[in-house]
Amino acid sequence: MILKIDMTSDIPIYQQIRNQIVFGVAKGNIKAGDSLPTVRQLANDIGVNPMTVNKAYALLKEEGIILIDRRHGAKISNLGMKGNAFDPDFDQRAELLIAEARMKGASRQDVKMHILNLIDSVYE
Amino acid sequence: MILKIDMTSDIPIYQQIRNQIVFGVAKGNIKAGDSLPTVRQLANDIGVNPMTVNKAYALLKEEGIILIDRRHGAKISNLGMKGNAFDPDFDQRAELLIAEARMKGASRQDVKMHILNLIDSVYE
DNA sequence: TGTTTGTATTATAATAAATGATACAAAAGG
DNA sequence: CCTTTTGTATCATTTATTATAATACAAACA
Repeated sequence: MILKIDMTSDIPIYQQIRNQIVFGVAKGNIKAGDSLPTVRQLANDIGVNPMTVNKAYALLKEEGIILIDRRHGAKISNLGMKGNAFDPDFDQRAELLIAEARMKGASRQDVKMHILNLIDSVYE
Repeated sequence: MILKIDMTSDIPIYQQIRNQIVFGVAKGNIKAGDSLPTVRQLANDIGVNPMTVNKAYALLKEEGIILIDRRHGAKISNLGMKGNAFDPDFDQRAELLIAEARMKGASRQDVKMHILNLIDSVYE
């Protein structure tokens, strides 16, 4: 499994791991029933401590995206992710993105077109 | 100026201040030429240390949203925010939002409608 | 000069992130 | 049963970030 981890990013490593797995599953690149690499393996691949990967996996487990057993490691659940899609957190993050785009000069139409394309690319 | 700061949030206080000012300007609630409260004043209003507010203002200054002079404090610039609206950061954040919504069961159409409404509400 | 503003500086404390090392428990397979 | 492999727990340490307090300085006016 290829995860791109930016060691210089503001985003903590464990969050990056989590985010990329969420994205990979949503996009269909990783499917329900697929196994994820073991904690030790992924840690080795990325070059981080196993506990860092473990933190990502624990998050994913808590969110419902993965199921874990001790012998076989983590695999993708077919139940999706817990929670409401459109909660206040979603709205706040989306609104901030939109606001920043507007402040950087994007028109309403630009933002709409751009985001609709992103939605289509995630759902394709 | 009323800013809502959630002291329990994961998001650092200075980021919340910054975010709300960006949003307020993008939404038109705060206009180019408007003055922001002084660092000391806003810190007092919110109940945080002035250096925390100063960090937010320094960010906003760096981003181009505010202009600062030592006598009169911060005011909103009319130049908007530096940077490209649709940079890789925008796309990554948007894609993650979309991916999470999908994982929580939202259909493509649901996501489109919801976000288009948010865009309209920001731009109104 | 006095006042007000942002900014700089120093130091401290708390929290978060990341790590290393080790050990334990669970679950299978031989 | 023993061995292996897996996640998990635990402890300790280090580093980075956030937030603070206090103080002082510089800038820009009235």
